[in-house]
Amino acid sequence: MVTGSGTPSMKDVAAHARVSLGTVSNVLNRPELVSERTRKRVLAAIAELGFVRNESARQLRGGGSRTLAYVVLDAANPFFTDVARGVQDAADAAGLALFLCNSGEDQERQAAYLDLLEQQRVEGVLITPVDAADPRITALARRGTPVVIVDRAAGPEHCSVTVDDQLGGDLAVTHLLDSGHRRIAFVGGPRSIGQVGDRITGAERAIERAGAGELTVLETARLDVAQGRRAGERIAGLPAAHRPTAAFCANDLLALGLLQQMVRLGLRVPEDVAIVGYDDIEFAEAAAVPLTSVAQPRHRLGRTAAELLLAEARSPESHEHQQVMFAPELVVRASTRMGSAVRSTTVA
Amino acid sequence: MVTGSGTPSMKDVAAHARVSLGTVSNVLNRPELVSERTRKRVLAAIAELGFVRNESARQLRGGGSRTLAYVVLDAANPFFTDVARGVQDAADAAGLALFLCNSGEDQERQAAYLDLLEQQRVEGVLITPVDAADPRITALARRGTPVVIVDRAAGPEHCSVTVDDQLGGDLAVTHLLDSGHRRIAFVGGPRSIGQVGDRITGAERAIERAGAGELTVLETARLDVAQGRRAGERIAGLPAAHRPTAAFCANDLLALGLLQQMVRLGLRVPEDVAIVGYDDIEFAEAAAVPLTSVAQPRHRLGRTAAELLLAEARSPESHEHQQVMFAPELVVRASTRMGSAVRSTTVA
DNA sequence: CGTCTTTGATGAAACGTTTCAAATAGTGAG
DNA sequence: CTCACTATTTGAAACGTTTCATCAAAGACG
Repeated sequence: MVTGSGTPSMKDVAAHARVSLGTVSNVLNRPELVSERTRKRVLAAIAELGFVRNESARQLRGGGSRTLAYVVLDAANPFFTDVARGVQDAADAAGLALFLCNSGEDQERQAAYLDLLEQQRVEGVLITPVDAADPRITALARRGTPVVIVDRAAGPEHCSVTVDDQLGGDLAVTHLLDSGHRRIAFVGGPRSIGQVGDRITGAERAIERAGAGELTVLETARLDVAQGRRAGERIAGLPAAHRPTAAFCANDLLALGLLQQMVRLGLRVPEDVAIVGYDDIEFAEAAAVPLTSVAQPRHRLGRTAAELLLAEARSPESHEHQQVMFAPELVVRASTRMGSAVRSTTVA
Repeated sequence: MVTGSGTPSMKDVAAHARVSLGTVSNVLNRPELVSERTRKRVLAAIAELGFVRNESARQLRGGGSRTLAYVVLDAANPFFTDVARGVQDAADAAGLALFLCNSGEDQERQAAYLDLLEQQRVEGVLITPVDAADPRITALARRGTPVVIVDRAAGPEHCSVTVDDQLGGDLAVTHLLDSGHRRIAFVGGPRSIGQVGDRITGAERAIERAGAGELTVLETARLDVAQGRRAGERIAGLPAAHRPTAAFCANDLLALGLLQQMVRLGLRVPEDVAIVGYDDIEFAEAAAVPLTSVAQPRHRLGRTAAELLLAEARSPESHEHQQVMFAPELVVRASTRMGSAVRSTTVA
């Protein structure tokens, strides 16, 4: 039975319950100060009017926003959604709400989100930036909003959490070398992507350390399934004597495309070509030949990032920025397991 | 050169620029009213102090929030991320920012988000609810926040956008019947999920209309890859004479699991068993045998939902709720393409 | 040189909370 | 019956904007 015109305010509630404004506020914020009788009356009025607290006013007066945001590069990428889950868990534990913002790799949209979030006075911002060196981010932090960089290296003026991509490349190639492979292809690109470069560096490091094997880089234009298929064609087209016996792909999409093309062209995996992917996405295991892949501790990445953020938000003065780097892990499956009972394919 | 202690306010800017508060506001909101000279001075002061507008105060005073939110069931599900992209596009076009909120199928978290969003006075809420019949959602709408239900049917008190699952099931099974299959398995469950039930209904409808074929339902506990593998075992275990020659899976995850198991057990796809999935996820095409699947117009779903929301937000009085239902499309690929005869790729 | 306009700048009143000092009502002791 | 407390309730200030009615200054015009 709403009588007023717009949305009811605390003043309306107060009038309806024949009580002062302050009392309504007390019922909401410190109910133990209010007598049972009036508290009930106020709650009844709230229910009857359908009163909903105006967060803007509340926040304006004093309280923080109890909200944090994760500005993500690509909301459709499972990597980021897993990280987000980690963030969510930490936020839940701290009683904060999490907003996800999708920049979609668009610098402009990212900037718009950062502006909005700062204007909203969120407690803190997690971000996987479009451009790691965006000065706006540093400016945001300097003006007092805690910021943590996720999955990108950051200078000493920020906290950041990353995964060691060189180690990942090293693990993958060491595994292939241990399995007896000597002609190894790296599939991925463009090289200008920091992570691709690091994985190549790690791969080369492994070969150097082993003092055996050679790495051929097949650079791709993107990191998607179609490019993986094309790389597969190129590999299959080589004479068997020169053909790499193993491929290390910069991510699982490439690896799946490559695998698909191998199956199509009648090459067996892993007998003719062994494949290692990167990211250990959900479908790596579901592939026709389950895919060996380098797994990143995504959930942990997100949780740690959020914890760093909360620490900074809690004590901005004493906070010291940290750059945390996690180690990836190799998950071995059939795509590199020689002589396993699993048979490859008989497909039209 | 920040002199004050906390974050600077418009008052600080005004003092710094030796101008009145109102003038600073004018510079920000109606710059054409301010002379070139003072405008520059104010902008300089803003830059020097690092002033950032307090959105709470702005909103409190009058402006709307220029923000809308999509409360999603599972941010890791590509279906929802594609829908979200559609929403994002519509929001961008309207100059609104979009926040993604992940309920993670958790009723409580969903409720918390709804409360928060209402308190923030967002312009509107898009939601794929955990429980389609949650009274909180109706209450939210009744109190004046525009709400659109996404991918779930809604009563006449809400706008909603859905995809016709019965039609989807019909399309899939009609295609299989047309390809000559008579013993068809439906893989999916639990049946209590509305969409699963509808897809079965559609499948049965197709068989009834054709007056040929029979449908066996293999009910699963969940809609994931592992359950697909198990269904695969069951199907492969049947004597060839009784074995279904085709399987229609309630989603692509099941279909991929099934496909993987077929390959493992040496059954050929589609020669021994044809497979149709549902959702047309990114990996359907990347599978060892590219998967025929029922595609939903996800992007369009999101865009339409957002447009309905904006229409309601713009004119709450004259708005009439609409329940929009889109038609899915069958995407035919190798997993049902016998020999090389059939060429079609997309059928309405 | 007054009077009108136009242009720019100002000050104060909201917006809906929270907070806190002060007022009031109860209560048990003396 | 009064006092000293304690338990409740109240009223007003403050938070940072936007808006709007005024005000002041400066030309334009007769």
